[in-house]
Amino acid sequence: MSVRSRFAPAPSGELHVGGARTALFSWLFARHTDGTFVLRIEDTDRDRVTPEAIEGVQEALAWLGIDWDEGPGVGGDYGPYIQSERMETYRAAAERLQGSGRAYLCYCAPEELEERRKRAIKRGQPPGYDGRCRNLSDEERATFEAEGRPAALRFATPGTDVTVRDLIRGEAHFPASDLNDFVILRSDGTPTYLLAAAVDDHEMKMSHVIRGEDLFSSTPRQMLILEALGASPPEYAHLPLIVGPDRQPLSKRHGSVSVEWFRDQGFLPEAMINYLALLGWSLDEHTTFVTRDGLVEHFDLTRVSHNPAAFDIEKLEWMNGHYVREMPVEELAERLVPFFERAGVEADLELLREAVPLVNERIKLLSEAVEMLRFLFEEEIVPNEKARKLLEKAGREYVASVVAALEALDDWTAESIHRALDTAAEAAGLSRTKGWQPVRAAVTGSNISPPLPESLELLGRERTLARLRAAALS
RNA sequence: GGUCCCAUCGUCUAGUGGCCCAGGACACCACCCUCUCAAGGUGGAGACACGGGUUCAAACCCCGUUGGGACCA
Repeated sequence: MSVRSRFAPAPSGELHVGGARTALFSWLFARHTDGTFVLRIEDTDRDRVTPEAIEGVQEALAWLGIDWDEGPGVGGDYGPYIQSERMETYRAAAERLQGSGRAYLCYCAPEELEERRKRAIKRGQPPGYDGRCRNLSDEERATFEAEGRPAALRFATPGTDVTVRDLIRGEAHFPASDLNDFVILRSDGTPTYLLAAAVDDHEMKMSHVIRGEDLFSSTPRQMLILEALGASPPEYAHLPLIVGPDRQPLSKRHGSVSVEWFRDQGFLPEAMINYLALLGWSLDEHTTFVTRDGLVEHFDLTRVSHNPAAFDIEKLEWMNGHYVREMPVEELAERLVPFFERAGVEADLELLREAVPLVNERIKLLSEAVEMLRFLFEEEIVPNEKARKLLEKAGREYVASVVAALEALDDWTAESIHRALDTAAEAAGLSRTKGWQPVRAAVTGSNISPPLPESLELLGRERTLARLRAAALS
């Protein structure tokens, strides 16, 4: 039987990196086994899920290079793949359960439940549902109905222990005493997560359910539902959570955690994939860089860690820098264009291509190239604090001598510029560092820049001299 | 409170009884290279939560403690 695995996000508009990691592992498992990967949108909990929110998740996945064989946008034999469009399926399943006596109507109001729960805790008893409506007499039920009480549908747990077999964690036993009757259909007729997910995993013929560990304890209840429906459960694999530096589950509290944000910062999808794959999984004892194809080839659920993994953005940045350096110049230039555009800097693609070798090993994020190269594309240079100090210290005379040395050049190449700068510095009795820094300041407006002679060559003779002359006058 | 899961350097991890006085990577420190910033090179510091067992031998197996987390609301 071939593998069918899925990713089933609740669309909040953005894809969380934790969700991305879950999606990645499930996707890798499907691709590794030549199986089918399904995307399903779980939106029954939300009051309003906009089409844009669903769109956002799809875009983020696509950007990461995670594609799906069935789901929104591509269809498939078991659709629709958006839960809010499958309400009839859940209602039918609920009716079947009710018809076979595996579910019953519960008229308890939230306040009553809360009250009884508190009392149970006070008496040292478990706080779960006490099963009160399970054995209502016909009269009682008629009374409640006559009162117009809203009713939820509860699953009647069979009172047996449940053993969950997990591909990552092994076996876990859940005693019957902890499995009380839970709601599967709310009084407004919408299904709970437990029902919808269980029904869909069955209807969509999922062979493997790979998801976050936060759903681990809901597994026995989903297995119970499946069993009552006469369906056999899929294989389960629960992934460790991704946590923040404080070891709490990663969330917005930790700053921006959406895939979209990382994309906008200039992280590369290949770096994200590589980093995320290594968060809770390893290929062997030494491999750090793995391509998407390499991951597909080697991915293995048995090598997934059991521990929650802390998200380390510094390591991600380092890895991104690696991929930036590895990228062909041509491609990197093209990928940088949108960042210049967004910053309002008009970057000539030809010039950018020539400048890329100067910055590719100096940036970790694509967005950083803008500040580093802005002096090449903008006419107005506004020197920063440190640049002003450098120029002040060097003095007009020295700057003028540099102008003279550069003016005298026959050819405008990095090598000749290099020599001229040295000559000027030497004549002034300055070290290379001391002699070049004021030039850097005058031309780039900063104390930090790509290599100087090469930068001046790209800037061109006229613009370089103009900036130096301006500095010599001020 | 109950149930379940988890526990190796600050972080991600390798490790499935002897190859481990614990290996790699990020970060950190020092030095080298060097026009700034990077990148790169070399070296360094840094961990088996604790306590009991089992065994000739335990990071690895068992029990307990402690600590984290998830879920039940």
